[in-house]
Amino acid sequence: MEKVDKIFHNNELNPNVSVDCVIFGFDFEKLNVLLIDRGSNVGPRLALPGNLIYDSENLNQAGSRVLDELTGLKNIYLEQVGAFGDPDRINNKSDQEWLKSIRAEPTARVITVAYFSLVKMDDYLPQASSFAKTAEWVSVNEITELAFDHMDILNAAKDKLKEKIKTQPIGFNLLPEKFTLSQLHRLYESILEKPLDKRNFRRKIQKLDIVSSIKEKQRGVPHKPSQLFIFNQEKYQLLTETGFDNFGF
Amino acid sequence: MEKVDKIFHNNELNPNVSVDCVIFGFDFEKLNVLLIDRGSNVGPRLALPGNLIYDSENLNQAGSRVLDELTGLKNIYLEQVGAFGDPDRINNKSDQEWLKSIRAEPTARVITVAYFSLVKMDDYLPQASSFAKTAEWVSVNEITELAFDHMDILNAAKDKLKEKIKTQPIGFNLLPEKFTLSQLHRLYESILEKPLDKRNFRRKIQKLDIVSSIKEKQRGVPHKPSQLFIFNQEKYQLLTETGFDNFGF
DNA sequence: CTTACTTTGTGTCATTTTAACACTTTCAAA
DNA sequence: TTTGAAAGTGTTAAAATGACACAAAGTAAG
Repeated sequence: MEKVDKIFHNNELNPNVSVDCVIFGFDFEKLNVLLIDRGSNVGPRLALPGNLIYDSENLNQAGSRVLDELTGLKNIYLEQVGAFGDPDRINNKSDQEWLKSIRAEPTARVITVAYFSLVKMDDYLPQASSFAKTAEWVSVNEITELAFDHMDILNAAKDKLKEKIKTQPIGFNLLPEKFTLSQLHRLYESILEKPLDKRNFRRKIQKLDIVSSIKEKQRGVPHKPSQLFIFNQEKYQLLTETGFDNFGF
Repeated sequence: MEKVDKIFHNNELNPNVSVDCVIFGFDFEKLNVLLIDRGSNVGPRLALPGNLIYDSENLNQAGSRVLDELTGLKNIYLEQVGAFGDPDRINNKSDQEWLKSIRAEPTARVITVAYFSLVKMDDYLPQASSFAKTAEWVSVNEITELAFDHMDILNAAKDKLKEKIKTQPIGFNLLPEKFTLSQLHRLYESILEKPLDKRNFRRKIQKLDIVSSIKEKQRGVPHKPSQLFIFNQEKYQLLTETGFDNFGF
């Protein structure tokens, strides 16, 4: 009985539950993911950032915390992908050893709750970081192997993002405040992994009326400068309130 | 080290992780959910069926097991909804007591992984059951209060089902092998919670070509008997292989 | 200063999809 | 035989989609 209260309200790491984050960034060309380099002593070097949860925080808070601890970023778009928990997801000795090296707790059977988040790549430049863990942006298309079951998690996150962006304008979280329609176009193509006709794309976006052009153009580009736009939060609110439920991509 | 292996490969209940199942059934009129009646000693009497997981099973297996233990059903459509884990999801004394009464383990901070499953209601008739736990079908629209955070889970499951049925023909899991188009129509209306034009619905389904009429009609109904159909798995496979990705509801 | 290069930005048309809508048919029960 | 109740069926107007090509606006290089 005493034990119940202690376990229930303490502020310790829960040895059985972790969160892992698939942090997406967009470099105006392709989609990238922020990965941890675990060094050369383990199986696949690269892994998703993650950690055990504290018993005092909820899952979203744990996801935000992992993101914050790695990048220093707060108030980031974050969405749960799901729970992953094969008993053998930590399936080799060196991975178990690595986990023990970064965690206070021994390596029990862990289920992990995966999140994906969308950040502006400029907000986190790995080389400028002084954090102990080394993180790096890797193009999603070049990732073929990750630690543990992180490849499954990445794929699930990609699928979730694909579905989500078809119905909600979350892509703007990956772009700076001011952006061009071409950048938005390339973003959608990167996420959906298929080409979209330029004119049809622009027509659809403009019809939705959720971006507004501003009195400013691209500068210093060696070609016709592009009109800049901003995301129009208010108009999107209006849309959703009238029962709108997808963008039809 | 010894402890690691013991924790990792044992076959005990994991005190920190549970699964809960939203089991949907369709009575040709409306959508129902199978709920546990916890009796009158606790807050809300009704709860989703669920249990702690064993360290030796994966999450899907745990979901299937909970479903099987309650209904005796196997090989049921099951899909993860997500993880729920507010530290205060078990927020009153009587609920803690109740949990302790049905579980060997004390009530630690638990995160739960929610699943939804689709069953043919006829396959589980509560009154005919001899299980100790009493379960009952309750119309989703009449559920206003559930134990713990189960109302949140139910709502998330409903949303997930809505999204899923727009892109995959999972509704057939809720119907008998032979069904009428009107039954399928009412099923879609129940799940999507909006009326669908009868003629447009039938046209869409028939165009998709994933149901086949059989040489048999409804019998004994006091009106024009309906043509019976079966779900055509092969044609659906063909559809998905050619990049098809939604039904457009 | 002219040319070459690169990306932006724009409109039409044919086809498909959607939404709205009402009456006849077929059976059982009274 | 009449009544009631659900099944089954087609058209049309409006909207959305997909396919497609060329002129405009800037920088860079010579």
